[in-house]
Amino acid sequence: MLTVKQYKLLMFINKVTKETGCCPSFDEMKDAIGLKSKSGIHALINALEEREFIKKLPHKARALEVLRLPKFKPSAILEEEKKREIALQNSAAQIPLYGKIAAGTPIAAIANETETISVPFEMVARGRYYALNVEGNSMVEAGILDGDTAIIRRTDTADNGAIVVALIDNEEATLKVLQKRDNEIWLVPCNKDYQTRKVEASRVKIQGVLSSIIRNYHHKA
Amino acid sequence: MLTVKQYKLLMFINKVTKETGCCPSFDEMKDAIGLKSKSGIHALINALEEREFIKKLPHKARALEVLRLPKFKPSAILEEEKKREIALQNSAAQIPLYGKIAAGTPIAAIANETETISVPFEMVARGRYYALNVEGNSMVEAGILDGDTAIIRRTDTADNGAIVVALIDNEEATLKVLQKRDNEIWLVPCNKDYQTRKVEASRVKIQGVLSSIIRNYHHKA
DNA sequence: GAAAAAAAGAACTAAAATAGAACATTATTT
DNA sequence: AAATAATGTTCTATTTTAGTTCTTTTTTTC
Repeated sequence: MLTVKQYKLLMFINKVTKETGCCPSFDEMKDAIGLKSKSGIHALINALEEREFIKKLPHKARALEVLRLPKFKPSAILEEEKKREIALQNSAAQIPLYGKIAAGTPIAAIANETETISVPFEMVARGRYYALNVEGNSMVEAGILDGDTAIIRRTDTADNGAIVVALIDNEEATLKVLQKRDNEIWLVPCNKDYQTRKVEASRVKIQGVLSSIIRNYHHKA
Repeated sequence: MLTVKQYKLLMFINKVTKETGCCPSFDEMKDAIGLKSKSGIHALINALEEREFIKKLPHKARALEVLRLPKFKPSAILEEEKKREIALQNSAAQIPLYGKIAAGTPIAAIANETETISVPFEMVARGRYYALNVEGNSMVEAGILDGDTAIIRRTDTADNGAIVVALIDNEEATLKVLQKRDNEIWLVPCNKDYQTRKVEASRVKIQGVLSSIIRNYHHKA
């Protein structure tokens, strides 16, 4: 296939010969594609001949023949593709829903993807996300209710005070406020009826931080 | 069978050459399929040539020829396309964001549309919706916090117990639990520090019922 | 956690584009 | 036939663009 200059020259030659019935001279060509010397044209012509787009009679003036042109796709297809791109920008991101999380219910170590849910793209700007359905009331005082959907950004580090998905002993996952204390990690609920869980740091893996909460109210309207 | 990257690159080369008549450079290719270095393109081109999907004119720049296209797409591409289809179908809805609502702040009677936000389609199945940013703490015990975004389904009727946007005297709008009592309407906050507002029924217009809550946590991660 | 694959990065080599001038060939004019 | 004009060819040199190769880093995968 051709370089941009080769393509431009080929199209120019084709246009002139079609319109006037005779081939442009090297000087006309160099003016047409904006060169200051004909030697460049010579090189381009050679390249086009090598690729069998034109044939030339050597040492004859204005004796070029266009053999073929590169094939084109109808531009309508382009338009279609552009529309789809735009539609995609407005579309929701799909993120996996890994099931439920509660105070003490194991989730399967963030593995077997089941459903997906769609969320607005703004919510999941960068990073990898997953969703969990919140079960139980251990975080009600942070405004996280039973049945809410938590959008979690996957990470294994978090700052103190962040609400995290913590996996204890590779067994039970829980959504709590993180407090790092020396060699312990405190998992603080937001409900005075629940107790802070204090665990040796090595037993805890952070599986993500809470990024968003989505709650749906169901009316019989 | 081709790998995902090989397939994407082949399709890109094919698309560009068909559309422009010119062959893309390695740099353009690396941008197109999302690599940061052209050395990867080199490997892919070699793989494609080895499999006889493209031909390379030796010692030439921008001189690739697509010989054929694969009959089958890599399964990962198929899955991606499927997801795109789903994403397109589930594409996010745009709903207007009318500003803030709080205990006692008038909103301009649901009129002048300013911004829009996108929400997953599932949330706005049928009906007309708009969004409000919640300000204040009058509903914290219902898990609705200052700064949350409330998705409201527009309606002028609601059942007892629903959380509604109520407009009092055409002046102040507020988000509260609805309780109809004979000739009075009670607007019940969910915060023991706030008092129930009891208003003559004729002075209250319902402007919608709470459909969803969206909350974003902002981390500096 | 080790091995393998993919990707990134940098240094290097090659090709394309450009320019200018000299030169060769063919056609045209005298 | 000689002179002249028009056109195409070759050469050198320089800059820009493109392609290759190698090492290191990151990501996957088992």
